[in-house]
Amino acid sequence: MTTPKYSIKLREYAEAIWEIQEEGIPVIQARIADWLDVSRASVSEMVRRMINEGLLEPGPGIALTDAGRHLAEVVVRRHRLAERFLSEVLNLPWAKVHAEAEVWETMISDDVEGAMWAIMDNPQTCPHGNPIPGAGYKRPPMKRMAELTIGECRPLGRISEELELDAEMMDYLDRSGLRPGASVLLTDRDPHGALTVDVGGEIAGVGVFAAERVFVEIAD
Amino acid sequence: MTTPKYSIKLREYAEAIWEIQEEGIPVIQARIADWLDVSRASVSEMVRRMINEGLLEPGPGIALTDAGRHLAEVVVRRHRLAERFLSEVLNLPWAKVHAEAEVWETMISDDVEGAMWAIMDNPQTCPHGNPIPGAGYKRPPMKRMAELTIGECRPLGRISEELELDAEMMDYLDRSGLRPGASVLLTDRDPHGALTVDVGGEIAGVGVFAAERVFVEIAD
DNA sequence: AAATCTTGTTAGCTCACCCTAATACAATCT
DNA sequence: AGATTGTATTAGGGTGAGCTAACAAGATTT
Repeated sequence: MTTPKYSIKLREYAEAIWEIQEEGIPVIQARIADWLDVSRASVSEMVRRMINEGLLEPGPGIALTDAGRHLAEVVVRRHRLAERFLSEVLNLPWAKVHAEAEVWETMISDDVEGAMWAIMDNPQTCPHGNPIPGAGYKRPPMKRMAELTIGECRPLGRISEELELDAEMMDYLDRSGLRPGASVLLTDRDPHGALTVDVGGEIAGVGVFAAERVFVEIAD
Repeated sequence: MTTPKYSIKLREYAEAIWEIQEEGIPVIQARIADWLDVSRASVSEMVRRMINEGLLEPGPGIALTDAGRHLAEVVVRRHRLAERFLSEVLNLPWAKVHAEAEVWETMISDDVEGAMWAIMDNPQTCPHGNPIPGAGYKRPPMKRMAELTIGECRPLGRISEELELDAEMMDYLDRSGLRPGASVLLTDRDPHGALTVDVGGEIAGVGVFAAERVFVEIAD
């Protein structure tokens, strides 16, 4: 009974569906295929399997069952907790922890998760600002950095999981000081939507793709 | 290039072969099957695959190539380093770290291994006394606890990987104080080979199977 | 010498996951 | 209305890893 109830792949699909929902992207098979970088045929088959296993509601449309949501939240929680751990305890660079945590999230046992909680100081979010499910954290209202108006200044809130996949971009954000908590002032926007921002005196350019996946806090 | 060069299973087979050799057990397919708890047919096929991959010398008999030995040592090193880490940093119980490390050994990247070395104080052995390959530690001469003579007293040196698999036995050893460094005095031996030992004043019985897989240091 | 292990191989199967190609259906654009 | 695009499914394969069953060859015991 040491073997976990669901395979690594089932867990990863559940996580993906949960995160797609969290990002407000429509939860359809095609988006899951994009998110996981697999073919649509594979997603179709896995969706059938997940319904079989009671992780997804049967019928048209994709919706996690209670069991599915619970499973997904375990995986997401361990992912974000692992990111904190890798960053704070093992001192790994901010831009690298996401890739490591992709592996850790499925390998962490109940005991190890408990041990991590015990040695960290009640972490609420991952190092990129995304809430750790179950930590009782309420995300403040945010909007996309792309939606800033010129002259507007807001604290950086979070970076989407989708952008975290791009290690080079993460490294660029890190070097530019674009981490959660940083004060971001929009100074200009080019005709195609690329931004020029001032981060504590340092100037950085941010393309459209990234600007739509970095969020700033807004007053309620 | 994020995908490791060899599959998890190939790595585990390489590790098993290395450890069987370390324990002085004859390295034949049947022993590998016992060690990994798989069928002999599976071992036969995997051996063929390992020769193909250049991890085993071709021809009769089983011998790791330089590449195979290097791979095995990476896995064993990460296993034992992870055991230290789980025990010292995450404060997991001594009896549980082996099972966790079985998983960790395959998920630790170069970066994470480096980070673990950086925050620990130059560990030489795993918490069960087995040397960490590459740490430059020379194992002192040892013999099986089963080979003690009555009245002989020796420091406990190490516990074999084979015994570590048995979590209940490990818990028993832990509760009895039978950890590396403990002073073990053989007080009696029953006709079938079971031992009665005195561990710092506490008396404990140890069966034959365990007594042959726990080692004590001997004067050179 | 015969019978009994032990060891290794082969054939044939299963399972989970992935793929491409072909097809079907709906929505949207021209 | 017809063409294009987006979405889901099916059929048919592939890979890596496991299994049982049957069998051949050595080694050991009786």
